[in-house]
Amino acid sequence: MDDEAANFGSGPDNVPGEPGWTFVGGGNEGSGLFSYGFPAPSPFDLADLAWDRSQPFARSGSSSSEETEPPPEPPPEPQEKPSERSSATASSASAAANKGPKKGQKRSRQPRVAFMTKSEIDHLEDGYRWRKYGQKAVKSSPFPRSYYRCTNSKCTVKKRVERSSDDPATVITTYEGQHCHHTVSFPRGGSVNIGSAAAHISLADQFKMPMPPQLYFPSLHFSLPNRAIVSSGSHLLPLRPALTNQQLRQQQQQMPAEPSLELTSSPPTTTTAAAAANGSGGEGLLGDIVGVPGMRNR
DNA sequence: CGACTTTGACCTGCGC
DNA sequence: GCGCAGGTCAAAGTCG
Repeated sequence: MDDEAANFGSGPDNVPGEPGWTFVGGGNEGSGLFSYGFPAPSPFDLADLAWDRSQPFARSGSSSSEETEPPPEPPPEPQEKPSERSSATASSASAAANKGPKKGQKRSRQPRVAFMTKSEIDHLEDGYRWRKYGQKAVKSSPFPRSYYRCTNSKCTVKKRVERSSDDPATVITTYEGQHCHHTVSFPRGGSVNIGSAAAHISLADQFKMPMPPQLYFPSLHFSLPNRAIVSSGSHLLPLRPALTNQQLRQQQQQMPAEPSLELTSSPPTTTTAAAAANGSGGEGLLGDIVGVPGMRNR
């Protein structure tokens, strides 16, 4: 769908000097694309990135989405992928089975939320613990796509992290599924202030995003460090030399969980969530999740 | 010792 | 029906 109307006032073209979130409506419930525009004078067009990279994904239209940081999505129902890999590890078959029972439906129908974040870090900390279970090179992008799963055995949330082929500085994170645990598992046993999540939620609410209360925008955590930098002005390199997951963890450990809140007020780096529904579909990841109306397919 | 990352192989789905 | 691409699993290796 092209709900261009879904675009929030502040989008990529937000007012200079003022960051803004842009939510591109989601055609599918559960799917949404968020874009956070920073005051960066840069030509950095989130949408551009998203679409650019998506362009190549014309493949099977599989579900593709962009990366994001937010956690979970609010899926309407936990039925989607009950198996998350099938309940069993059966074998690859299971995996595939999980994908899509139906051709028309393609693979998974779970709600997906894609976020685009300008970061040098591939795997942004979102407050949850993720385990990487695979990495694949995609044709459409020179950068490999990483697959993460929530370490919580009961949580079936999956995350795909990929760098925008157009803007290597942009990380596209796609969340699939919803966390079944309120507590955010911090890297080292810490917990995030869910309260702060409320703030995020509100944001989601505004966007009409189906985000559950337990969810919040993860970008916060990793953003802490970045945030400051981001303000610097550069649209793209807000981060430090490059924080690795481990580094992030260390930072988190050292830092209290307050960051979460800040996110709401101040976004970390540039986070773009692409969640809208692109009527055109076909945009690879994004296509499945969201469609960005104003964006051009390139 | 435990947890996580990395790499390769396998399977499914879709397009041609 | 075949081939291509994406997605997932499993095993091994590495690091804290």
